[in-house]
Amino acid sequence: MSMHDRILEAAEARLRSDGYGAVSFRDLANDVGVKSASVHYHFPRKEDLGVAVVAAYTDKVFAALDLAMHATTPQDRLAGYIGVFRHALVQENAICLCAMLGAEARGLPAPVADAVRVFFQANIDWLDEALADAADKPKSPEIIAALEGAMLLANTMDSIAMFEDVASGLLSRVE
Amino acid sequence: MSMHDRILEAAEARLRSDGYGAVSFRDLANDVGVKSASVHYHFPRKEDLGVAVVAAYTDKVFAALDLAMHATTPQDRLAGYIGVFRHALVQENAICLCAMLGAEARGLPAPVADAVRVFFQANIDWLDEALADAADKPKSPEIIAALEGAMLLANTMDSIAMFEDVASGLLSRVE
DNA sequence: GTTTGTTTACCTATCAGTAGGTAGACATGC
DNA sequence: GCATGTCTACCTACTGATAGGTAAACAAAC
Repeated sequence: MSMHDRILEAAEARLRSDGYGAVSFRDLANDVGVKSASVHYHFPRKEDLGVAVVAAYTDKVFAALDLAMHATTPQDRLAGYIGVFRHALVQENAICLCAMLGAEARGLPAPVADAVRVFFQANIDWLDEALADAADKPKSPEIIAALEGAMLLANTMDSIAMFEDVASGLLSRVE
Repeated sequence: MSMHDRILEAAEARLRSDGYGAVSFRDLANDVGVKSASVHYHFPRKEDLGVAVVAAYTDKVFAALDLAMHATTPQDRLAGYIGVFRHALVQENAICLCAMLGAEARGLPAPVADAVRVFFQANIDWLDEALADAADKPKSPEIIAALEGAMLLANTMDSIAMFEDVASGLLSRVE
């Protein structure tokens, strides 16, 4: 993998666990084995790095969601959607990047905050389409809020069960 | 108000908008009109301040919830619970302190993270009691996750409507 | 195929600014 | 006189960012 991509990967991990303000160029440089000036070579300013990480994260999530959109029933598509978040929480052992950055939204450089809003709006659009032909269903922001909150709560309380409570509650409300 | 309490109040506001890592003794000192050394006099280390803010916030929230517990129906009690969060979001124009700190949980000093967990567990216990005699209802972690996520989403997207979508979705599921 | 110029990807060194934190002087009030 | 609260002055560590240099890769010209 290129140094550029290795930095992106290390930055995503640190952003998701520590938040924007707590990530430093030096820590990232240590993570990938270069000096901090070299990180600046690839991402001149911190906000350049922030925007790039959110964009790459958005691409990664929607690549997974594109597969989930092919399921035949609305409930299966919602199950696929939930699965993407569950994977982020359980396999990657961290909350959603945009939950972390959303919390910090007011203190983020504008281009980074904008990228986070793009992520959430794309999620709303995806859910609107995926559940278009479901009879009775929660609104898309309800679903996103429930899952982002569930990740946050499960992470804080160290309890995957709390995430699963939310997941099954959502699934029971569709179709 | 005492300087001690003025610092607590300023710290709560800054913690809720910027997060633990982004709050500095200098900023707080400026907020209340003293020097940073004087803030250290009242709260020797940053984690002392963090714990004190979370404890004061927890007291404040549960003082409001104690009133809501007196409502006669489970649905009214849930409406009261939601009202406390709505007030925090709309009147105080910030997300819940413990949503912010929960996101950062992994990077917090242990005593601060513990105080956040105490807050959430107390919320679970309150809801369990308030909705004990409701026939069909979401689990307590579902309700908390939905509301914390709703604050986060509404804050990021600058849309109170998204919070209200979640609030009415929750209310429709009780009794 | 060797010289020449350019680019890529790093480095060391340093900057001004800010972080949390401390020591000790000074004022106020009991 | 002593406790309380605030101050000035300072420390070390770290922040994002920049300047300037270098080794290797690559391309073009001859």
